[in-house]
Amino acid sequence: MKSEPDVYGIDHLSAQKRKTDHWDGIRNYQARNFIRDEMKKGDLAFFYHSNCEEPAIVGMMEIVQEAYPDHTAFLSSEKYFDAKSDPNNPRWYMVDVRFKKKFKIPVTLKTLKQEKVLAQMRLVQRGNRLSILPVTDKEWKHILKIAGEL
DNA sequence: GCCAACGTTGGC
DNA sequence: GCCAACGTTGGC
Repeated sequence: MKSEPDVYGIDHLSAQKRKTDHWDGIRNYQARNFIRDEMKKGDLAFFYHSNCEEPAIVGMMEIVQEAYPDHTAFLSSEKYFDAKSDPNNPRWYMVDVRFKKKFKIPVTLKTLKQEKVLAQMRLVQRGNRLSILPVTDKEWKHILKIAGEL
């Protein structure tokens, strides 16, 4: 799951009450489908810092609440307001995540790209802008190993 | 339903 | 700050 550290980084999440927050602002259908259809309570996810000096996977978190309507889409005062999302037929969803761990050594995009095992990851593929991406078990373990967490 | 124009993302 | 790669929009 990607986020810009200047806007909302992993330290923001860990500073939340109970280290938990909702992951709002997803306004892309593919990303929404992952959120809504694939994420289950208890699943783990990587926290990725994007659009910054050193893009990297910086830690991990847990899905603690499965998809429910993203209410920020309903409020015209919100940055991610979407007039086409009707409260009676919501278009956008979010999950709640709880901070689990911040890696001592972030796994940089540069490193990820050098790993043959990870070449198939959508995250490392050129021009990928999706903010929610699947990770296979194999990739997950490999990344944890690089992070020195396994 | 095509596709040009436009806006956004995000690495560099 | 640049720009390639996408996704979305809207005229036709």
